[in-house]
Amino acid sequence: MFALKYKPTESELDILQILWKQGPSTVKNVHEIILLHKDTGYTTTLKLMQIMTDKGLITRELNGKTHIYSALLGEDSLKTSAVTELVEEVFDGSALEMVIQTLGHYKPNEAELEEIKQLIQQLENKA
Amino acid sequence: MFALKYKPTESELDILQILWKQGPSTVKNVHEIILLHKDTGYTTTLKLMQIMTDKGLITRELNGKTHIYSALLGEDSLKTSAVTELVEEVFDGSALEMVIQTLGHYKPNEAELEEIKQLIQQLENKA
DNA sequence: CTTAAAATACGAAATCTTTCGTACATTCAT
DNA sequence: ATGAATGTACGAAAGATTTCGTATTTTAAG
Repeated sequence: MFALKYKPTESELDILQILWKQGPSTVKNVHEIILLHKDTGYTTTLKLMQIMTDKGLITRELNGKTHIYSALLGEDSLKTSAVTELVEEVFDGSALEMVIQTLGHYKPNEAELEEIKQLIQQLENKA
Repeated sequence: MFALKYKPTESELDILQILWKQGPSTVKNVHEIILLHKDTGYTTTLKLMQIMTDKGLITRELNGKTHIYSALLGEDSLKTSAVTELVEEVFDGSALEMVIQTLGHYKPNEAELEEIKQLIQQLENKA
């Protein structure tokens, strides 16, 4: 149900996240941000983005001489399938166990607990 | 804090999960289980387990002529770091957002909601 | 016009993971 | 004792991802 046509690799995910945050961008824009936390060449980023275009993860349009790239894969859809994959592969399909493990470790503060409680109430009402 | 010395690959994770479930096992034991959902050769499993031994993910001892392998990386520690990685890489560090996303999608049933509510109460009491 | 800067394209190297083939040793049943 | 079964070791091929070098095009400035 939530399977992705193409599962992005780690480097591809970096690029998707930049496009989500920045909106449509040139390779140069993206690469400048990548340089903040990774030491890699411009053509590496370019090539990755070309590959991602082939895979259908992103798209591009010509603006003068320059390509403007946009994400095709949506942030929500990736988040959903990333969670699904984690639950399936690591928690043997039990989302509940994963949530409980997470809550146990992260020790949410009061405001966060409140937010979760409200969501649970909503879910209970719908059930 | 929860970073892993060596992050298991997908195939390595399969093997770890088998060792967690079955306890100390021979390559043959592990490979038989792998065959249930994957078509691969015996020596592939053997080689992977040898590599994992080098990496320190598992260990082995000789029992007669046969090696008995055991997991060194614990199930909990892997689950914790897998969640951490998901939260960091995909949810920009917000465990809360991840939990809420998950609860929204998985629509837990009443018993599960109850379990979460109890955990939340415990967390509230401790805070 | 000529040069520098900014882009694109693409082959190929480098790296990592997965897979298998082959060689070799040991055990066990016939 | 010999052949099948069961193990181990390990090099190397196959695949996938990441990286870079180099060639080419286009634009802008001097």
